[in-house]
Amino acid sequence: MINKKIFKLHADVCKALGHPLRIEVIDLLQDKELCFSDILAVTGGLKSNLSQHLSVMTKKNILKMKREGQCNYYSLSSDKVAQACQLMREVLIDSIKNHIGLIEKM
Amino acid sequence: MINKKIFKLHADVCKALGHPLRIEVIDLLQDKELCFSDILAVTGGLKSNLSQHLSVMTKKNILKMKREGQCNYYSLSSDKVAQACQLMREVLIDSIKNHIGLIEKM
DNA sequence: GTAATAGTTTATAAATTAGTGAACTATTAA
DNA sequence: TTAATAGTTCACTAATTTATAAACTATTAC
Repeated sequence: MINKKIFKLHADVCKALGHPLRIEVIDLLQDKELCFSDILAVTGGLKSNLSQHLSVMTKKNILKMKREGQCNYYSLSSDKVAQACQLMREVLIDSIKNHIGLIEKM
Repeated sequence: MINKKIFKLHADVCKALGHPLRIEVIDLLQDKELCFSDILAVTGGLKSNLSQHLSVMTKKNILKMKREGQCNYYSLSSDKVAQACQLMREVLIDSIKNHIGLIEKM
């Protein structure tokens, strides 16, 4: 199946959204670009860990990176990423609302 | 950090998109609802495997399920899922275009 | 009631992903 | 040219996810 390959590629891009730290980075980069150490200052944790997560997202075209002097600046590859992320956040919010609705009927 | 819990929940919903079979199912359910065996007929594979993937997506509010007689009908929980998925597909397509662009410059 | 259909659940093994720390590379400054 | 800064890469372990097959549940038909 030729289509199965597309599904794999598509899933790989989506998979790159599926980690708390990566969501936090996308959130941070909504409206600005930041360099590695600025991101690290906000997210915390080990630099090696952050670096690997940024690398995953950059390879999947979620982020783009620009080297400037000694700093690496990261930004969203396009606004589509922010939009997709926002839609999925709404799916989460709807889910939580449904759960609250169920509890209130008890 | 209170926010970290939100990032985890948000990432968990996104993670539910990150599998080829799950992308294929979302694709299939764009405009219609289908019962389990209809989905299985298209995707192929083991019923137990499909069932587990549908269960993951249903728990994360990506899909909703309706039992009718002996059939279980699945559909997208909302159009937001289809939209987010389409945006991520565009991120993939942009990425492929970039790669093609690079090759053409060689 | 017995069998068939439609699917879910469970257990387990295999594969993938994530976190850690040390080593490494590149740029700038003294 | 030596040191400091900024980050990446690598090796390894731990945790999570996935696929498979068998067992199980619920509904319908005979």
